[in-house]
Order: sequence, then structure tokens, then C-alpha cells
Amino acid sequence: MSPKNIDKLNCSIASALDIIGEGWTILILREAFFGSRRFEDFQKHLGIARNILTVRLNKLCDSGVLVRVPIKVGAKRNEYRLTPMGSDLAVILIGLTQWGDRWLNPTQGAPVTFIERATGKAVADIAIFTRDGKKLKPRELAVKPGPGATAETIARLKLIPDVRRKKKKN
Amino acid sequence: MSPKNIDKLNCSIASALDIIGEGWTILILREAFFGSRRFEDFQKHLGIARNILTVRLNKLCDSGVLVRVPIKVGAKRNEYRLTPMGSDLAVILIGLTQWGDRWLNPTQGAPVTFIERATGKAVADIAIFTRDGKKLKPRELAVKPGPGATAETIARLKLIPDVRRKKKKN
DNA sequence: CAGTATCCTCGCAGATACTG
DNA sequence: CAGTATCTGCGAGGATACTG
Repeated sequence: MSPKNIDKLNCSIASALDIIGEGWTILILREAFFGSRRFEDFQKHLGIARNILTVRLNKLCDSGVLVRVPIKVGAKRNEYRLTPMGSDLAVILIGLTQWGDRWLNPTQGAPVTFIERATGKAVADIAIFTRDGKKLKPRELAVKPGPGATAETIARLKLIPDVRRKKKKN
Repeated sequence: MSPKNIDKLNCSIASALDIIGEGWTILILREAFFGSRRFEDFQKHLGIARNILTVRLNKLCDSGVLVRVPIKVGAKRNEYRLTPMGSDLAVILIGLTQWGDRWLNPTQGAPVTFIERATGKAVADIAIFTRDGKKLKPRELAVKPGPGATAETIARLKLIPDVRRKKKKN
């Protein structure tokens, strides 16, 4: 990422990007989801420079997205595996895949399909739901301040007036 | 992003990152979702350098994520608005927000909540579904080659043997 | 206000060689 | 095989000044 002000933004998106937003990191995680575990796997599949890979893997381990696991008990060599925190990024990965499939590579079929491990059934889609189970389309979404909102955050949320205005009409 | 090999990876994730993976871009989109539309809005809220902002906005417009709309008919000034392609990134934004809330800022309440615009009801969660409506957890996911898979892609997918092995057991 | 133009710096990333 | 170490370049990003 970029800015030093990133912490001042008081935003989970910014802090998430601070960990997974650097170049290569998402691709490394993609390989991890695809089953790569060893240094050389990541290196060969991605063609990433070895020193950069080292740095990225270290950071991902430090932040808890990956764990370093010895190949055998007592071995010096390690594997890199997704932690639950890392697996939880599946939504992001699938989201990126589907967005890319939909808007950027509409012609060629998806090179990769996410499936349910147990049954092999394909993942259909990612859906956004309200608490009472209603499925939402992106266009139906808005934003409002949450419990941790600062004054700055509230000032930033320009959509709110529009939403309120619409509601008053009824 | 980084590599020149990015096209060789034949991957929607890589092509998606090519557009939205650069530093600042996701944050700019976040502001767009939060209601910012004007150059100065983005600039002030993010503290991004003006020249960088120009470049990012241009790229996002060129790739169809944002549109430049004149403020008034015939005006020279523009607003930047999300296209459907851009709104469709909501899943990514919400995914990042929730991942950050869950794993990085567990204590402080979410500064921002996504809601249904019409009713104001909060978005509960993002869910991954199979085609027959079964909700999946990240840990239950695997990957298999899709219709557009190349030999290289298939070679990269190490998880498949594991999945098959499990199935044979039954 | 909405940019464009210029200059400068830092660090990402590539390449390559070395070590246990 | 799994890294670490070193050297280098380029480009992203910051700061600032200028324009319609």
C-alpha cells in the first residue's frame, strides 16, 4: 500500500489492505488456495523474485494469514499453510475471480472453478444478505455509520442524506 | 501490481488486480461507495496526492469502473460515479470490511455498516453458495479446473488429488 | 474547484549469486 | 530444496506550484 495516513482512515478496509494489499500478496494467497505449500511451488508458479517471496511469506506469517509448518517433525524445511484467518479470505478471492470472469474475461471460460471439497459441487455465487435473509444486489446497497464511527467517518458518508430523503418521501 | 507475466497467469484474479490492485485504488472505490463523487472529495478524505488521484481516476474511468459525468449539462467539471461494473465490486469491499472487522479490529465496533438502501436494514454477511443453495464455509472449499483451464493451470492445482482421494474412500 | 505539470524520493521488484 | 544476501532500476507516490 501506500500512505502513512492509512491508520488515520479508521477503516477495516485500509487495515486489511495493509496486510493483503501489496503487490503479489493476493496472487500468493491464490496459489495457497490452489494447493501450493512450498517455497518453490509459489516461486515457480508465479515467477516471483525469491527475495520478494521471502518478504511476502514472512509478512503473511507474521500477520497470521499463513503458518509455517515443518514438513516432518523436527525438519528445518517448512510449508506455508492457510490459517483460518487465511481461509476466511476465500470470499475475497472468489469475489475477485467472479468479478474478473464477469467483466474482464467474459468470453473465455473460467480457468478455475471453486467447488465444495466434499461433494465437488461448483460454487454458484457470492451473495450479500440482510439479517433477515433477503438477498441484495450491489445497487441496492448504501452505507451508514457503525458503532465505531468517528466524526470524520460520519462526515465522509455522503450517501446518508440521499437515503434519508428517500425514506421521508414515503 | 507488479509482474509482466501477469497475463500469462491466465487468471481472472490477476486481471482484476490489474485494474483495482494498485495502491489507493480500493480506497478510492471505498470513498465512491461512501458517496464521494468529486475530485476534491476523494482528495481531502484520503489525503492522496493530486497527480496520483488524477491517474487513478483516469484508469478507473478507462476500464469502466467509474464514469465521468458533467456536474450540469454542458459543464466542464465532472463527477465520478460508479458504473454497474463498479457497483459490482461491493462484494469485495464488504468482504474486506468484514475480514478486517473480524480479524484485525475485533475490539472497536465497525465504523461503517453496509445497509439496504431502501429499508436501512443492515447487511448481515456475505455467503458462498453452491448452485443448489447450500451455504459453504471457507474451509469446505476447494478448487478444480474450469472450462478455460490450460495445462499449466491444471498443473498448478495441487488440491485436486487430495479431494479425489477423499472421495474414493467412500 | 478541478485538475495538470514538474521534480524528487523511496522501496518494490528483478536478477543473480551464495549457503546449509 | 529453501531460503538469504546484494546490487540495481524503475515507477509509484509525495509535495508543490501553476492554470482555466
